[in-house]
Amino acid sequence: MTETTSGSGLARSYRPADFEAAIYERWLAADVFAPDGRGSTADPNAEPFVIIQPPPNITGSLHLGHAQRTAVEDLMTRHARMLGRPALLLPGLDHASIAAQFVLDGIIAREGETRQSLGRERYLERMRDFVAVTRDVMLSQQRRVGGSFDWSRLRFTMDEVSARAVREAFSRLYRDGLAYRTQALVNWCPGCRTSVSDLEVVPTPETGTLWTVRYHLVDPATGASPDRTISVATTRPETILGDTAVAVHPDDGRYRDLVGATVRIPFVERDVPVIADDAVDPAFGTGAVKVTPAHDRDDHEVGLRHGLPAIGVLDDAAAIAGTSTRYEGLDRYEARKRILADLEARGDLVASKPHEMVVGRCQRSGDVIEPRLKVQWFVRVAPLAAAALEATRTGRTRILPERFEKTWEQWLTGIHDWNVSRQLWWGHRIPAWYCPEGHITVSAEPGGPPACEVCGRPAVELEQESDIFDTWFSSGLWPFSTLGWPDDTPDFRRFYPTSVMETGYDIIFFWVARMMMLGIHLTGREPFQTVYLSGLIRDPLGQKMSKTKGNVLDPLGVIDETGADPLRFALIHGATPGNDQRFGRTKLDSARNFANKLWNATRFVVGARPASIAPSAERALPDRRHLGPAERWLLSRVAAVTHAVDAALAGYAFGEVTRLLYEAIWSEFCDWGLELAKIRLADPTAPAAEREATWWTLVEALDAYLRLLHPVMPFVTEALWAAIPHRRSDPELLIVARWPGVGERDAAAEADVEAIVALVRGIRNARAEANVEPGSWLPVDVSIPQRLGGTFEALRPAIERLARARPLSRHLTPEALREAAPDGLTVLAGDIEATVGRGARQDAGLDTARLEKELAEAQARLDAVRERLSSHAFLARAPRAIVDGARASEAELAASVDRLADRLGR
RNA sequence: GGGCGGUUAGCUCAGCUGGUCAGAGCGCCUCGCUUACACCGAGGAAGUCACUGGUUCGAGUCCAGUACCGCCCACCA
Repeated sequence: MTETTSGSGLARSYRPADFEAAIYERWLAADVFAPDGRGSTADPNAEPFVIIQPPPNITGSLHLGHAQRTAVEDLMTRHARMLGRPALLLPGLDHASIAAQFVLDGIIAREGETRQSLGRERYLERMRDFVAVTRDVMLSQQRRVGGSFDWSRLRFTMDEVSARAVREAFSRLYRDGLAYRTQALVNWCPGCRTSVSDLEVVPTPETGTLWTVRYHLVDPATGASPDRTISVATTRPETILGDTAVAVHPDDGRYRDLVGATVRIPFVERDVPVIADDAVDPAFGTGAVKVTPAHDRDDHEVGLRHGLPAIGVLDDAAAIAGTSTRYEGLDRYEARKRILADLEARGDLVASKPHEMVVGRCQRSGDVIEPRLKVQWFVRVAPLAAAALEATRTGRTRILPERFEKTWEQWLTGIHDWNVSRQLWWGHRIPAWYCPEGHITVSAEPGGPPACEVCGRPAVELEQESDIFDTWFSSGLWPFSTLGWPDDTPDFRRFYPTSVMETGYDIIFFWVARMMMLGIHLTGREPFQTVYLSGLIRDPLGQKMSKTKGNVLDPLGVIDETGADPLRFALIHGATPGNDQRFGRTKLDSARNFANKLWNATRFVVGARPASIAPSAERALPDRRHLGPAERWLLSRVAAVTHAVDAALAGYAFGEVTRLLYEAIWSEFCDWGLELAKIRLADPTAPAAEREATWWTLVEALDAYLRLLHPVMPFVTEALWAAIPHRRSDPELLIVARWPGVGERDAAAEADVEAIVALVRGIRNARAEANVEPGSWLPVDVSIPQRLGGTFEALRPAIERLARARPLSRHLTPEALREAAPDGLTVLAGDIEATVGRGARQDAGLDTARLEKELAEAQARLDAVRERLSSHAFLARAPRAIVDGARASEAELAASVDRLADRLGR
């Protein structure tokens, strides 16, 4: 039999590309992803565990953030599945209305086309083609990451099920008085040619200019100019054309006599009043402000208070329109220049100075957002927000990490109504119909209403709203629309409300809040029990990854090169809930090395099977009567780690899970478990029953670790698990195997073996520090306390091998030890004492230096403990256990100090 | 203007409800191709836990303040 296979079928090293795809196929073939799949081993009566994944935007390809999402969600799902719960991870895609149009606009622009040149129908045609391609790309990417999605329940926010939910949801909101149509100031993006919600406006600090412009007063009766002026400060001279008042503060003495006077707006030659309003800050600028209700939020408020007309002067492209001036058709910034020049020419431009200000820009296109008056649909959110707040305040929905509850509170408390109209094409058309009389009919019927519900005019005379919904409107229905709502489907009944909502904290308002608000109102229940917010992935320098910066790591490239498991491990390992993480090559390398380590450890275990056990042997428990200390230690450690992993999972501390397993597998199982077992397995003098027990112990431990690690690294654990013997009760595949139970701890075995490990380490350390020839064997004399005698003898062959100690002589007391071995390197490990290299030559000076250092350390610690113990307050107030612990360590340290001092001849 | 994070070894970060927590990975130094693994093994160096006060028998760990860094929210022309 060759080295490559050693009967296990495992390649010599970890090569994920060889098996990941095949394993995913096996899972699919076994139908284990669906909670009710053929291969499911779930207890149908157990409480289902449901995660609705944030559906990725169907705009291209996955980034690392998506991979992280999937890794975390899949981890939770797989854990629940192994606990025997029906587990559902529901896959989906979001049509991403504005984002998708932005991408497609870019594509057709390269062909010399525009949205307008194609027209609505042809544009949507192009979109459907585009999306058909990206859809397949994205779904295959999801598979590559290893997500155990129930593909039979795949949903798309533009599919019929979702469309129906959107219509139904909107009609209900309308019927309940929570959706209304009105003229209001909306955020207009001239680049995207649509309105956007407040959340999509990014405040951007910029240095602008504050101009002071002089307006002339007129006598309203005669129209004559009384030769008086009032100067206003503005950053937006082009909006002068839409001014309908000049406002001052009511208490401002400078202007008191002007309130009620009339001012002539230049260029449009409109006569408007000077009004007094508290909103004006007398200290800013000139203390007088021009009022443009149609293009400014504050001005709009002022306008409403004073009954001012609102005159819009910009069209959809943000060019001047409807002013009957010579600026008609000019872009807003071109118009600004001209107007400034003209003001200058008239002598009415009084001053200008640089001004730090905040400009709202479109999150998508970066264009400066223009407030404009539009008739659009809004959702009244105050009552919905109140219910959402109630849900988190009462704890019916829990937000993790908890600190985000404060953010949540704050946002939902001051929330404005939600503008859901978009003047885009790709999305759900708002199901509202208008009749010639101007009546509105909202209908959930796919074909629209049969007639106007107000005046009864027939359907043919009705016209449907051409606007579509904000993409987040359909996303907001996701947790229940995916399960068949508004129908009372079996899925909806069984899986709603869902268990956990996992997503990045960056869309807590966009998405989580909307799902919560809409979910509570429409279904009467909170859509999920727990909101788990992940942090964002950044590049190694802490910058956001973006294509333009060129610092993106493509998850597929990583998977091709390194494997999906290391990617998942690295993403989870470095993450703390809600905190961003820097991500780069080194983390992946470390995870890949770990996978390789696990691979080889398994290869070793499989290949080390004693000949007395048949290759096809069914899994046996290690025979307790033949367990040595190393075996008892290992089993106890497995129990401890299992317990710790359970606790970490319960606390959503997924990074901790990976740390625990990395440490347990690498530093305990491999470094000591396997090393100790090797010796016993290879010992021809050991009875077969003992060797068998040792091997079964390794299998037992490995099996547990593979199970515990499976939710994090599903592919490699599945592959390796197939190579080890299974119990009769085990299923074919690890993915549906049972989560390990917590075994019994054996504190004595742990302590004893760890004492021996410390001894071996001490000997290695002494040898290395004294520059002993690495391969050489040196005699070692040991004095060991009575209680460790049995363990010492049982592990004697291992100690010899691992410490290169030969002969290894045991003495009953330190005195006897010193008598037998008066010279040599000194090792102190707890209360074990050893002398290395009796009679051999080594560098005594180096040994002395090492002991001096150890002595100094021990002495410092001893001093610290004594200091504490000398405090009456400490003795009086500290808990008993702490005091006892301090006393014990004082005794230990004192003994160490004595022995070290003694060895150093003091 | 509010709110929230961060500041722990050279780098990236863990440290839950205060007492063996001063840790890990990478990097660095010295050795080693020992029969699972050089994607490895053995050994080692390295931190006044940002600063200042306070609470406490005891504080990276709690409180207050300060300084930087980052994020979110917010209608000042």
